[in-house]
Amino acid sequence: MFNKETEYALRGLVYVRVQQILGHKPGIIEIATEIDAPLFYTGKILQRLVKMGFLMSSKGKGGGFYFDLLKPDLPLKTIVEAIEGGKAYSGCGFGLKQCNDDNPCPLHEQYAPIRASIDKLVTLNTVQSLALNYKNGEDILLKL
Amino acid sequence: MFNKETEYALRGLVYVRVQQILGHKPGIIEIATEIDAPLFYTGKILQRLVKMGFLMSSKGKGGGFYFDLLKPDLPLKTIVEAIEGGKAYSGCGFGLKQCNDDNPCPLHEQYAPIRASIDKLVTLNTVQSLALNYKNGEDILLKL
DNA sequence: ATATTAAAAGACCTTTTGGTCTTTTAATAT
DNA sequence: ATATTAAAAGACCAAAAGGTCTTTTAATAT
Ligand code: FES
Ligand code: FES
Repeated sequence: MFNKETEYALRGLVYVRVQQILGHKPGIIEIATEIDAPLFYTGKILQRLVKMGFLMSSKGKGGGFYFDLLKPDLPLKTIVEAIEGGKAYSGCGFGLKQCNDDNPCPLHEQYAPIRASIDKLVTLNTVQSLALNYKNGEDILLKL
Repeated sequence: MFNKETEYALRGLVYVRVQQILGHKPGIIEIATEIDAPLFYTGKILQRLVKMGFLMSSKGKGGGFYFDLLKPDLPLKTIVEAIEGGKAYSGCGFGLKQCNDDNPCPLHEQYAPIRASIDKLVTLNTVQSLALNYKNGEDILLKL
């Protein structure tokens, strides 16, 4: 569904958010370990997220990653689009240059609703909502 | 949804099937042009499909690509799995090592049904059924 | 001040994906 | 036989994705 970078980003962000709820500010080593992602790559990805303004960080002793709680919830779609580009799930399933109701490819009728529900999923779910699900013990987050 | 190679393969196969219905046996130049795909790459992909037994070809004058009409219909899933590997849409949306109803990631509940409908789509649709749709004028196949 | 801690920056590398092109092989028509 | 046609084979190349590692910068504690 998502590429590796997006996966690590999403897992990392949700992990940080859960820890923040618990009053903890994790660093890259902890995050990478807990979400079962490559250490340095995870670090690089988190830095990018900070530079893009989705996440905050502090250096030095006691440093780590955290969220600005004043900002509004962060929909998955925002992250996915920032990482994979705006047309991540907007294209035609058959690869036609444009997807068009009036000029449908052979898959359009069946694929268009699926694509719409993916869009809904990433629009409605936010890092915060997933973190709450997790914290409530409804979901697991990591490797098995 | 699919990677480029799979897209070209699907478009190419459906195109060949449509032409076969019309009593024509197209070659790579025609196919690549009509499905708006890179010429040599398309050739390579079609050759692979022939070697895998999904498609037939003949060399020399009057040669081209066609289907063995005695074979059963070819589900998209078979092609996708042959090209992208078996776990194309079986994995966890969050990237966990295994997707499990009893140990769900934060996206599982919403993503699992979507994944199931993608599976249904590629299982039920075949090259032949899409070709018929196209031939009946219900769909466009190519570029615009 | 300085030692320690931890993120930021960035160079570098590997694998996969996507793509191009030339040469060879096989079929057909003359 | 041979010229022509068209797929098969395979070498080669470029970009993107995925990943590693070292050096630098900034914060904190002593
Ligand atoms: S035209 Fe192909 S999915 Fe809409
Ligand atoms: S556990 Fe993640 S989709 Fe099922």
